[in-house]
Amino acid sequence: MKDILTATYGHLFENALIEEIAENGSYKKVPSGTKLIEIGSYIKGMPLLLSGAIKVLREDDDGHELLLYYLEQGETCSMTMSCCMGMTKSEIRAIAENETELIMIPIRKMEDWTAKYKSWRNFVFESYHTRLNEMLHTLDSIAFNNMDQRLLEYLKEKVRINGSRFVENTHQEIAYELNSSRVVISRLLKKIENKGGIELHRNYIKIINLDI
Amino acid sequence: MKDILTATYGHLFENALIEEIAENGSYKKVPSGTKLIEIGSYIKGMPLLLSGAIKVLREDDDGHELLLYYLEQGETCSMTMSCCMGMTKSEIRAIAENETELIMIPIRKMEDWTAKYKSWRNFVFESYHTRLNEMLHTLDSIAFNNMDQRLLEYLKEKVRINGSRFVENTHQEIAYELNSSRVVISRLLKKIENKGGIELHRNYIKIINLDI
DNA sequence: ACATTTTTGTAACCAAGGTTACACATTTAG
DNA sequence: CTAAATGTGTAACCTTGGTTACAAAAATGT
Repeated sequence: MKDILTATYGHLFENALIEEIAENGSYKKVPSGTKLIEIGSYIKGMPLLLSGAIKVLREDDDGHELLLYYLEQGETCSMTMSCCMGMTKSEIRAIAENETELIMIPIRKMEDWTAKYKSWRNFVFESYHTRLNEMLHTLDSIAFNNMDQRLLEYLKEKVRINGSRFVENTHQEIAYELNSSRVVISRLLKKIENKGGIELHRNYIKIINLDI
Repeated sequence: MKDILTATYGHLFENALIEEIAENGSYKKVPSGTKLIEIGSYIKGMPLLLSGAIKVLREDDDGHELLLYYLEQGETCSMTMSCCMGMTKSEIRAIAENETELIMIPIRKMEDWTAKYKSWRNFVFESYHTRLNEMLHTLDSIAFNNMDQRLLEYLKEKVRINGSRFVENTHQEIAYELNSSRVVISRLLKKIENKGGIELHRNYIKIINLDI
């Protein structure tokens, strides 16, 4: 486990910390679609991502969903961290976007390390920083863009995250994540197809060129 | 300065830290409307709020504004902190909502204290936590509520923050902060007035009862 | 092979909220 | 005191995106 940790976090953490993580963390490999955190649940540990990606979603009382952002290799979930410290319930849902490897760290170790390792403090601050900025970006997108722009952004992000020009989602799934309705998404996708940006198929979309 | 600091932060910070803050921080009292941080500017220091309130705003490239949240007594600006660490430009604008007293802390001290004082670390984490949750709340509001609900929330928050049943804003100002248009806000305000929730006047709104 | 479920396409309609335009009242400046 | 600027009220209209309804294609189960 030390080797795989060093590969992703070697340039961030000093050796002693890597050792401690390897001792205390538990390695997990989960398939795409695994629900890692549910809204309202208490958090047991904090994930360090080794490979893959995790999507973080928000849901309101009426079950309306909204995709917040993705976590990728070398990142951690600040929301989780934040919940751990306050011992509060999770405000978000986390689902593996594709096959994901991660190391779960028990919360009790975190305070230790924050006092002990400067590199750990920097990592924690850094991830709060990135997360706040991601949230700002999501907020911008909802507040200032209309649905076709949001849809384009969504598709671009999917391509980037999954490293594939084939977005394997139904229109309904996309509608959920953008908090819209299937009919609207189908309509807008068709418009993008007509402009030559994508090719629509059952259960997947082939991306041609989204800069249109 | 130590006394006023102890009044607000005494229950959070140990004495030694209070002393250090008193030594290194500079006290400021700013009138309502003072611009404390501008988008794109670099941050010189981190504010600790003693009294009053600061509103934090986001703006897109076309000048559309959006109110994110308020900072109150005993709080600090995580965005600022976050920017300081990364030495990046500010993503937000901060304006004093009313007369505000604060202590400005030079950034260079922060890393010291993070290593040295557990109470400081807790404070910093705690404020990241609150800020992330505020952001989530703002996002919920935009994504899941429509304008009349957002307007009601806005008015309630104003009453709470300013401790007055008189909201001293023009419809145009409200429209800016909600990223809407004056006509729409006037329309919705009139609807609330007709239901007996408020009384409309030039330059101010008298709040009667917003739970309607 | 046939029935059922899932997914997509499309039309018709609706509601929220943004836009333009203009009237009128109040305040401020000269 | 008069002219200009500012703030509000309201109507008419438009755009975006949400809703309902239905058809048809593709996949799946039995």
